[in-house]
Amino acid sequence: MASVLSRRLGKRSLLGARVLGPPGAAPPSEPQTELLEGAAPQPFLASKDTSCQEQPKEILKAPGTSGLQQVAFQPGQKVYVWYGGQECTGLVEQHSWAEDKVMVWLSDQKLQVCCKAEEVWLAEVQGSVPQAPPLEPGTPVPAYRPVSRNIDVPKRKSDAVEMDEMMAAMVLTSLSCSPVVQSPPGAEANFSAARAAGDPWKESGDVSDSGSSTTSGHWSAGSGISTPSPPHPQASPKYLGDAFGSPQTDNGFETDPDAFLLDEPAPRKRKNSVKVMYKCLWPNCGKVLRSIVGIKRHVKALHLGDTVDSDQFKREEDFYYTEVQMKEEAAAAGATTADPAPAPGMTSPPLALLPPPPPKTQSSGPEHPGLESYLPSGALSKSAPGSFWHIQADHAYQALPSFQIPVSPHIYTSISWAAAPSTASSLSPVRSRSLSFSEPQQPPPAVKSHLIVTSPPRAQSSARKARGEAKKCRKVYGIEHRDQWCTACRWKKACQRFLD
DNA sequence: TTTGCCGGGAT
DNA sequence: ATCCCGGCAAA
Repeated sequence: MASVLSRRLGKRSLLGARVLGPPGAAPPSEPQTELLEGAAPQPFLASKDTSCQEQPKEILKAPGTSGLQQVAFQPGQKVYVWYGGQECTGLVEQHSWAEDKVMVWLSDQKLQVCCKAEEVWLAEVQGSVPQAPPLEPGTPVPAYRPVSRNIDVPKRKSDAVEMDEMMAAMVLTSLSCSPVVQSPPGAEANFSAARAAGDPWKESGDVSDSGSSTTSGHWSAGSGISTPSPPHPQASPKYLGDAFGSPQTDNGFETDPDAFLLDEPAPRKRKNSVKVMYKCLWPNCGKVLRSIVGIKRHVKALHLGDTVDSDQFKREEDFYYTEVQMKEEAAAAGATTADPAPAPGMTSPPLALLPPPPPKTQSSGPEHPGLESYLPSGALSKSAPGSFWHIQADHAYQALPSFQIPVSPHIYTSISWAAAPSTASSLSPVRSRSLSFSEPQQPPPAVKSHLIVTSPPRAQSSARKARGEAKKCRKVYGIEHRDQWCTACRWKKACQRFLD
């Protein structure tokens, strides 16, 4: 995962910009028009011909106007070459202007290659280079740089720096995105590594709403009853990228881009009734298409422009769309509608599908005919027949589970309803009451059996009082305001203010 | 990991 | 009696 992540970040390299750039400072969010301007800077760059080497080149590279990116390589110059699917360092042996080819000696591979000039870039940033590495804090992002594909990223930096960026990227990503990152099977190790790096989210499997560290922190830190705020949606890779340095990832985390792509469809669990759509994440676009190909084409054509060459930006379009799952009907409509939702825009598809937990028992049926009928007696209803919603009603004070889990492109979330405190059916008297209240609507047998199984054995509670479900002073006031706790709570005894 | 709170120690 | 906290178990 780490590799995937890094790759993505590196590729897009928006992350830094998000961090560094002033919120309003357009580049990443600039609309398409900018795209066209992407070519504009060229004169500026071209004029630097020999002196400005790699930086400008990077910029120019994107537009695919390879003709303009003439750079003079001198023998002995240390350069990077895109070779064999990865960057290699080498020394310039010869630069053939006629063919625009460069002979490079790859010290690593111990071989000499001849490649096109645009596939070669200088290793060191020259002092004369007009543009400092964009990642320098405080360095304003050149205004003309409209989109990520034009990010002029310092091709290479010291490894240390890169690692820092990596870490920053990972942290930011983890902080800003969704619970689940799609990871190819077998990437678990990497994934957990990412988690170790401060990753607050949980895996899809056990998203049991048991607040992540961030969430709980929020709870306790806040003024009591605050709802965990979802990560800022805009922190999605699209925006993140700009800040983060190299479009090309480091050697250390080299991954096969294809693998990423190919794995994509595999692990997704989708209801067959659900249609997978692909939504363009380009600012102010939101176009939704049915096919991945289509969306890619869309992004590429409309937003990225047609980059002829450059592996660099190959597949960058991947990061400008996200997979969205829609009900068939909705899909039909959605296919043409741009979803304006700003924050929810990033809402996790699977979640979006779930019907909001009916706040009132009675209304549930009629109010969401479509949805209800849509969610058959699937895992959800089987696993937590009635307890599911009754709990909602029961604990009105509890914030409804937030279903807006922002995701970034290619990051998916799945939440199992069963994970919700369905087990809460470990009823206290109160709970029983509420249950009976709601029971008429429920398939009695299911509910009953469920309850019966869990509740009676409370005999064990003699040993230890069943854990109360009510909010406790700690939760309500937070640790900061411990002085407001009831004495019992303060003494770590059973709370007496919020009895169960 | 966090939270609730029992058991038990200190004052 | 009051206060505190180690540590267990549930979540």
